[in-house]
Amino acid sequence: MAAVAADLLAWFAQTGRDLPWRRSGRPRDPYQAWVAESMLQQTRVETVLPYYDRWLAAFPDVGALAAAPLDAVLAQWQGLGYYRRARHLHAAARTVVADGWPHTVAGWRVLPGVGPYMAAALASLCDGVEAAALDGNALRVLARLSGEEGAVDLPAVRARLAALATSLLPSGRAGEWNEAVMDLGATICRPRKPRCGDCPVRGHCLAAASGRAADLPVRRPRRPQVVEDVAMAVALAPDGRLCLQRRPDDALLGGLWVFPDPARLGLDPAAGWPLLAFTHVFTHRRWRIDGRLHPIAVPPPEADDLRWVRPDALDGLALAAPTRRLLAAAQRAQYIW
DNA sequence: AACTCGGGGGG
DNA sequence: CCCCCAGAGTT
Repeated sequence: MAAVAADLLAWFAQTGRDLPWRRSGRPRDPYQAWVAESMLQQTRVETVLPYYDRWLAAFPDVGALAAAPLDAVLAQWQGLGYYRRARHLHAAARTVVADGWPHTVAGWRVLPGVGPYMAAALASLCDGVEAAALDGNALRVLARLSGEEGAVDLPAVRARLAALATSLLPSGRAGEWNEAVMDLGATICRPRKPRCGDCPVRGHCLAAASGRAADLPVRRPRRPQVVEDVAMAVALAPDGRLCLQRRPDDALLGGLWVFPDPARLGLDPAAGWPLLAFTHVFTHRRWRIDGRLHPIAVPPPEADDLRWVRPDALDGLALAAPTRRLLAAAQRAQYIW
């Protein structure tokens, strides 16, 4: 089985992707690697690229991140989703400033937002620790290699694949191996239409041998989404300011700004002018949003979670995606500008 | 083991 | 419409 690692590393040396968070060389700069891994959770590389560059410009090192206010951190993250990741980065930055960078899997694992995958990836990339990082790519590659028929989201199956990954790990080159597996999963061993003909390890792959690569890995079915009706009031004050409400910290879209529920402002939802009705889809939920424009003669007072903001001052706020969509509709209709 | 937590790209 | 993406935390 050592041949698997040799073939994969040889392929990686030639075709490895040139990604910005790889440019700090090896061993990897811990701050840059940590930011990248945080952004990449459940998020495609192409999506992360612009966020990553802006982030490093705004927070060049861990000290700058630790010193920044949370709202500035969330504003940099807006649109990326899973906003807890930004909170965790912010909180962990202050721990790192106090205690220094981790150098082991267990050390990384203590930081908030660092789970099994990130701890292994960061320890191997930054300190050469011999740990196998299992992300979605690795699970798919390993399931196909070994012909694993069990659902990979089951802990027992993951444990089997983790053991396989550990057994394949080439001594002294764990960081390269982890990245090579992920690149293979992203470019060759893709979820759909795997390019087995171009695969450097097809000679070791049970799924390729039986022509079943496209049928693996098996995943458990997802349960249906909950549908909720959400009313959003684009409340417009006489001076042109808009009313925004901050979502509770521990809630869905926690800490982001949305157009408020009409009831929060004492408005009759039906009284507004229809602006835009659309569906915003989350992983496990779907909001049927009815956005209406409400001209307000006497604006209700501001509160901790309620602000009246000039349209040109919205840039510094972390706006949820549905907020941006309604804002764009209001601008198109020339209600605001 | 099941649920929660975003948003977008691509078949 | 569907799937899945360089997962982690909570219950």
